[in-house]
Amino acid sequence: MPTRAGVNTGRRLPLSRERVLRTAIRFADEGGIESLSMRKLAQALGVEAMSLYYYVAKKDDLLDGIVDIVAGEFDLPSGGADWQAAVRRSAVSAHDVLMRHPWACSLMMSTTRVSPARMRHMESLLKRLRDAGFSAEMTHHAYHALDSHIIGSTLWQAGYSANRDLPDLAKTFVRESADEYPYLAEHAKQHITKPTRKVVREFEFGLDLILDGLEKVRDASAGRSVQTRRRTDRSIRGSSRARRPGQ
Amino acid sequence: MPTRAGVNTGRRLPLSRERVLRTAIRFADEGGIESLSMRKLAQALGVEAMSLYYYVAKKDDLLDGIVDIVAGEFDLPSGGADWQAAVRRSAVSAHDVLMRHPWACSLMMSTTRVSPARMRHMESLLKRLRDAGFSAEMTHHAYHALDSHIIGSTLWQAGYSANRDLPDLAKTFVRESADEYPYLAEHAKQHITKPTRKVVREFEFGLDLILDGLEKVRDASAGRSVQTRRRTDRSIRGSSRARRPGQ
DNA sequence: TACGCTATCCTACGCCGTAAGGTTGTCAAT
DNA sequence: ATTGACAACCTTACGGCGTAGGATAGCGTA
Repeated sequence: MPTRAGVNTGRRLPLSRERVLRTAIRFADEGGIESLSMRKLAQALGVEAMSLYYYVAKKDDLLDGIVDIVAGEFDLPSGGADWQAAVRRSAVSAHDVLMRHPWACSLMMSTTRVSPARMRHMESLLKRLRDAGFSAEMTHHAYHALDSHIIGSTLWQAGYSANRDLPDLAKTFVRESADEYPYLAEHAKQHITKPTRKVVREFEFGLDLILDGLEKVRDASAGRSVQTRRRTDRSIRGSSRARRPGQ
Repeated sequence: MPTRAGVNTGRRLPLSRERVLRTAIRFADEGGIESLSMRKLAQALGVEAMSLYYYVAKKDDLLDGIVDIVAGEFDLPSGGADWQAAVRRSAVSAHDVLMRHPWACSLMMSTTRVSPARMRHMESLLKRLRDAGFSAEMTHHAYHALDSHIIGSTLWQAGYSANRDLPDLAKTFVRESADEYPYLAEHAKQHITKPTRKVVREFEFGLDLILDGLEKVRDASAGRSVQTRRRTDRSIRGSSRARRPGQ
């Protein structure tokens, strides 16, 4: 047999950490994170399992790697006067990215290590809040409120839209259990009638609740936020809400 | 050898689905959900692995079972005039329970099946919101906003308080990376200085943002919510916020 | 010629969930 | 008293998993 080990002889594109991670992401996107095994990933790359360990230290390293790539796709909040719009766009972007890679959400929460890309994202979001006049403590609270919403909401929707046949399942539930759970049936009915587009609005509904709430508590955070109080202060309220079209 | 199979001869308490599930919960609480294997669980029960399959259909069935038990511990929202206080108590209770069983959080999100206890909880929360005067659509939004916050926030805190040595890790981060990530360092510093008690407040901060926001949009949800508009309407605002003591 | 380096493979170990089927004591029906 | 159904537990075995340890092949350089 011609070549079984050693230097690549050009008959197949060479491995690289990049290629390993990209393929892993495609795998996870298509079959769910639980379908991603070192052996199957290697097979998809036309290689034996142990060859991957030249590019990743352990499977956890691989997982950290793909999470980092995903986190790198988050839009960083822009500058400018309207902090709500900037933070909003950043959050929506994160939500969009995570909906494209639903597995990344739970992965981010389960690993102890924080990816570099995620740190950059955190950093710029924190800076954006501070620049908008939030105190250190309020920024801290705001960050966690926003992040919790992104994670929780996306996780929920991702699990929801995971099984394709859930609409049917919900329909039979409404038909059979409306007596026992009338309010749940009403709730389920809304999930049935509204298409995917409305689901996105659901994320933004909660997001706007938080943003508007933050706007209001911001001024309670005066005190020691000395250096960075800008002209972003007055007459912004509602600008992000006004963005919502239709009813 | 005396007894290897067949009816229990009294030398060890007999298995039961209840006992299997309870032991599984203890296992997951102590060693994390990934340390829970059928084999180790069986061993802890003084039994062989396959014996468990008399009480659970598959491992997924066992996981559904323990999630259901946990969800059964959630306080249902009480009745009465103050919907914010009722929903707030219910949310805080869910948060507390999930912090005691951090693995349950991700398990609830990953399984497609919805446990009976969770359905009862959803049902009564939805009813509580409808009774408070929210329209069907607003109730739908409100539910998801609240649930997202509970899940996201708890998941975040659970992962955070999982590794005991994180405070030290954060401290070295602050020392070494404060130049590159000044805002992140400031954020980390808050995590260091505040004890566990403050972490709970973090959950409630976001919760109150959402509750206050909901209160305000509720009236925009008038229209067809005919039958259940109570005397809960006026002069409630702030009652749940006032509950927060100290600064 | 020899050596060291890079990239890949082979083998094997100890885990895992669980399918298939066996064994034992109890109890109701005959 | 015998039989047979049944409940509760066990044994064996299969295929999959992550990965430790070490081999191997081709290349550049000395």
